[in-house]
Amino acid sequence: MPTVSDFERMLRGADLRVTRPRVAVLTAVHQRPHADTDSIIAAVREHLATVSHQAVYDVLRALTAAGLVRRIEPSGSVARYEARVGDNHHHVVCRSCGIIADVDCAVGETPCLTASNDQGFRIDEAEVVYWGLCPVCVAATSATAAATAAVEGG
Amino acid sequence: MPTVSDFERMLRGADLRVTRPRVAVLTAVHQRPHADTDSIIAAVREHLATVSHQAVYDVLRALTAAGLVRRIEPSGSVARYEARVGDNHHHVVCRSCGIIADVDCAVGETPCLTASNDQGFRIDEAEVVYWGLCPVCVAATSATAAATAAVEGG
DNA sequence: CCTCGTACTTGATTGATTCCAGAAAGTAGT
DNA sequence: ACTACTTTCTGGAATCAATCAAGTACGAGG
Repeated sequence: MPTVSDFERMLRGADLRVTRPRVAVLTAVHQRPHADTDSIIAAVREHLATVSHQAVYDVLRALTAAGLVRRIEPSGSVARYEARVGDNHHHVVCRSCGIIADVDCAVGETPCLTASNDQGFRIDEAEVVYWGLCPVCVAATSATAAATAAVEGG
Repeated sequence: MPTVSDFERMLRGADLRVTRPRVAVLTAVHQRPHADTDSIIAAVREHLATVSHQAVYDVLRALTAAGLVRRIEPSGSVARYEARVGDNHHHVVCRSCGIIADVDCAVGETPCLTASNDQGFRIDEAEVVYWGLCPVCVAATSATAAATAAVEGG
C-alpha cells in the first residue's frame, strides 16, 4: 500500500496540485479497488469529512485524465474506479452480486487487438469483460439448488 | 430484412404476445442496428405515432430478456440495442464520433473464454469492445493534421 | 507573507431510466 | 362473435448518477 508521500509524488508527477481531497481520493481508490463513486465519496469522507461530492467527481475525472486511476463501467453498473493502471488487465463480473475481480491477459501484452475484420477502424485498445458467477454465488446457487431439490424430493 | 410476419413469428416463438408496439420496436431495431433508445422511440413513432416512451422501454426490456435483441452499453454512451443475436460477435467503437460497428470473432465460436486466471469464477461469456477511430474520423484527423502542418509550416 | 490561479463548496439542473395506478388491448374458451 | 381473464400501454412523477454555474478557499511560487 502506497503512503501519503507516494500519492503526493504521483500527483506532482502528473502535474497536478497536491490537495487533501486528491490525496484522500487516491487513497480511497487504492484501498477499495472497483469501488463506485458513492463508496469512494463515503471512504473519502472518513478521512476528510467536509468533501463535496462535486469535488470527488472532479478529482476522479482529473485523475482519470492523468492516468493515475482507470474508470470502468460494466453494463448495468455505475462507474467504478481502480488504481491498477499501466498493465493491460481485464475484469470478470459476477452476474449475481456484481462483484468485480481482475483478470490478467491470457495472451501477450495487448491481446485481442487483432479483430478478424476491423472494418477500417484504427483500433488502439481492446477491452474485455468476462461475465459469470463468483465463487460465493456459485456456492450459494448450488446450496439453494440442493435445498430446493431436498424440499421438492421430501 | 425480415417482414412483419417474421417479427410476429419471432414474438410468438418467444412466448410474447404480438402487439403493434412490439412489432414496431423490432422493426426499428432491425432497421437501425446500434441505435440508442431515443432513436428507437423516434423510429417507432414514424410507424406508430402514439407510442409512449415507457412502452418502448418495457418492450426493449422484454425483447432483451427473450433474447430477440441485445443490449449494449459502451462506456460513456447510453444503452443501445441491436437485433443480431445468437452469434458471438463483438463491437468496435469510434472514440471520436461514437459510431459502433460489428466485429466477428477472431478465434472460434466463444473466444477469450479462457482467462489466464479465472479467480474461481464460473465464466459464461466474454464481451470484447475495441476502441479506436472509424475510417471517417481517421480521414478527418489526417486532413486536420495536414492542414495544421501546412499552416504551421507557412 | 502575499498574490495568482486553480481547486473546492454550495445549490440547482439535466437526462436517462424506472415506478405507479388506472385504462386499454390481446387471448382463450364457449 | 361474446365474455372473462391476463398482460400491456399510458401519462405523470420520482429516482439517481452526473454535470453546470457562481462564488470562496487553498496550494504553489515569489
